[in-house]
Amino acid sequence: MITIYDVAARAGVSPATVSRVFNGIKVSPERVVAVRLAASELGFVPNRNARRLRTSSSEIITMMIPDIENPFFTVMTRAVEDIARADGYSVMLCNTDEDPEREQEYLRVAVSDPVAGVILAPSSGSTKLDLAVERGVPVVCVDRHAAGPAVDTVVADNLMGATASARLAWEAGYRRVACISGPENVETADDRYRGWMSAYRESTGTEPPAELVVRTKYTVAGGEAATRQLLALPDPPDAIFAANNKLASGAIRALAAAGRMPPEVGVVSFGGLPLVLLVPAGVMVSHLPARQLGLTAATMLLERIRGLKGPAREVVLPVVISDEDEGFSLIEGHSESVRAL
Amino acid sequence: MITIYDVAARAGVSPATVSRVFNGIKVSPERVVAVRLAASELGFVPNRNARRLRTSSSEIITMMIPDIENPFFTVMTRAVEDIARADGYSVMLCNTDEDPEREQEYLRVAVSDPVAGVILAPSSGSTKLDLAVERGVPVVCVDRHAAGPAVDTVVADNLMGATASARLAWEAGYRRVACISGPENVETADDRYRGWMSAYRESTGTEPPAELVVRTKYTVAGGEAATRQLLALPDPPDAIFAANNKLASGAIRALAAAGRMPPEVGVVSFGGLPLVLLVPAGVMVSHLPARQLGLTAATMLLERIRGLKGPAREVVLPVVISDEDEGFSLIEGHSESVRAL
DNA sequence: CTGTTAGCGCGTTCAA
DNA sequence: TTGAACGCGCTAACAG
Repeated sequence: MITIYDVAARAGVSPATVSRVFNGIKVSPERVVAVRLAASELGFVPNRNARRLRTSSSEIITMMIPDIENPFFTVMTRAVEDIARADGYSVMLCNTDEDPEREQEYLRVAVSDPVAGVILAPSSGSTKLDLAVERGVPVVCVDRHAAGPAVDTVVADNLMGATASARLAWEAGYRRVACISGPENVETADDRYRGWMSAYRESTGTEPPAELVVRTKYTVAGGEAATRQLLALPDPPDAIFAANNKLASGAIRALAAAGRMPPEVGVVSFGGLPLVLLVPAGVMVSHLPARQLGLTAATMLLERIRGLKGPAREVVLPVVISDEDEGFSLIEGHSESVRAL
Repeated sequence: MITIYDVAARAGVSPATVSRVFNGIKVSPERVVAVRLAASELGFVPNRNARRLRTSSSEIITMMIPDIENPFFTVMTRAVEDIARADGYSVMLCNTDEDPEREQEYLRVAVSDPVAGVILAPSSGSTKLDLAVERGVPVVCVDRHAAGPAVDTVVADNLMGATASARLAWEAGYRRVACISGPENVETADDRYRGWMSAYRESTGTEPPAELVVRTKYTVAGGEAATRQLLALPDPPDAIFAANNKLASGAIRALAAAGRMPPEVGVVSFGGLPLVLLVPAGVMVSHLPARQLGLTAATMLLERIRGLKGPAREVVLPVVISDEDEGFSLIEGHSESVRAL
C-alpha cells in the first residue's frame, strides 16, 4: 500500500505537505505540482480509514429501511441519496427486514463505525435509539417514530390519508369495506387501521366489527392470506382497504384466484405501485409522499451533522388523494425538487 | 470516546485482554466477566475504524447498481445481502444511476476505503475496473460485463431469453412486432435487441426493418416516448417487445393513452413486474433470475475474499420463460435458496 | 493465559 | 509556508 510517506519521498517534500495538498491547505504551487505528479505516478490513493481514525469523522450516512424490495422505501432512499451526494456524503443502505434484532445490530455497527449520521425507518414502535443518541450520532426517523429519546422525525399523515382513502370505497358504492393492515405496534399500520375505522364510522354510522379487520405482516403473502380469510366470512366484505401496496397486491391476487376480481370486490391501495401496468376498475390507489419523506429527512440530518442544536423537530407530510397517477413523475426527473429544498 | 484502555483500567486488566475478549480469543472466564461488566458499565463500543486501520481489513461489501428504483436490482441486492450477512459482512449500496462518471467515483471511494469486495452491475460496456483490480480489491460483475481486466462475472442468458420471449408475441398471433430496447453499448440492451432480431427472422422469414427498433434509456418515460414514436409510423406495429420492465410499463402507459390498450396491441415485457396487480390480456411477461444472479455473485465474491485464486470465472444463468408468475415466491420466503448455495 | 510494546496511515499541533 | 513529532484506537508480536 502506497502512503503519503512514499509520495513525500518521491516528491522531495515532507509527509505533512502531501497531506496538506490532498486536503486543500495552502502549499506553494511548485510543490503542489510535484506532489500531484508523484502521487499519480505511484498510484497513490488516500486511506480513508486512517483519515477517519485521525479525524474521527466519516462521510457516510447510514440509511436503515425495513424492506428493500418495497418501492416506497427505495424511492425514499433515492431521495436521501440525491441530497446526501450533493453534500459529499455516501449512503450506506441497510435492510432491517422488519426485524428489531437485525435493526439493533445494524445500529450498533453504525455507531461503532462511526458514521456521520443515521436515517432510520424504525421496524417497530419499540425501536431503541439510545445507542446512537448517547454517542452523539445524529439520527433522523422517517416514516415511523421510534421509542426512547426524541429525535427529528418526518412522517406522512397516515391517519388523515387513510381516512380519506378508505372513504373512496364507500364513495364508489361499496357497502361492506374490510381492512387489512400491518402488524400491531407498527405505527403506520396502527394509524392506517384507525383511519379506516374513522371512515367506517363516518360512512355507516355504526361501529366497525372486529371480523372485518385482519392484521398481518406487510407482505404480498400476508395480503393474500388475509383476503382469503375475509372471503370465507359468513358475510364477506364487498371491498378491501389495504394499508400498503404489498398488501393490496396480495389482496388482488387472492381475489383473482377466488374469481372475485375487482370491480366485483373493490380494493383500496394505500400507497402507490410504481411499475403497475394498468389499474383495473374497482381499484383505488393513493400515493404516499415517499420522495418528499426522503428529501426532508436527509435535509434535516445534514443540518444536525453540521452542528444544529435544539429540540427534536417533527414534520408531518400530507398524503394527496387523487386519481392522478403521480408515481412516475415523482420517480423520474426530480432534479428540480432537489433544488427546491 | 471510551476506549479499550478505559475498560482495561476499570476491569483491572491490560488493553490487550480487552481486545481479546471482544475478538473471541481465549481469556480466563473471570476476566471475561470483568471485562464485559466494565465495558457495559462504561458503554464501550469498539471503534471499527481503528480496527480496520490496524488489520487493513473491512467487513463491508460495496454493491453498485445502475437503478435503485428498479425491482430487478433491489431483488438482486437483497440476495447479495442475505449471503453476505450470513458471513458477517454488511452491504453498502451505491446507486450509479447509469452514469459512468458517478460509477468511477464510487469505485474510487470503495478502493480507498478499502472495502472487502465489490459487486458491480456496470453502467456500460466501457466501465473500467483497473482501479480496483490493481489494488487487489476483489470484484464481481453481475448482469453485465465490464471492459478491461477480466473478473468473475455472472449474467443472465439475455440473448436466448429475449429470443424466446419475443417469439411469444408471434405465437400469440401478432404479426408486426416492434422492439424497444435500452441504450447502445449497454450489454443487456444489445443482447435483447439481438434476441428480438432472431425471433423476427425466425418468425417472419424476413429481415427486421430498422423503423421497428427504438433504442432509449431504460426508463418508463423512455418506453412511453418510444411507443408514441412507433404508433406514429405509417405502418405501425401490432405488438411491442420491451427489453426491460420499465420500458414495458412505459409502453403500456402510452398504449393506454393512445386508446390502443392490449390486447389490441400486444406487449412482451422482458423482466418481471413485482407489485403488478393484474397482467392484462395481450401482455406477456418473462421473469429474470434476479435473485439467482445476486446469490451467485455474492457467493463468488466471498470465495475471492477468502483468498481463492485462479482465472476469472463466468456464469450464465438461464431465463425461464413460463406463464407461471414466480415473482412473489422469489421475493418472499427464500431462506431455502440461501441455504442451498 | 497475560501484559508490554510497536505501529497501521493519516492530520495536526508546534517550531522554525 | 514547511517539517518533525505525536497520537487517533486498536491488534499482533513478543516475552513472560
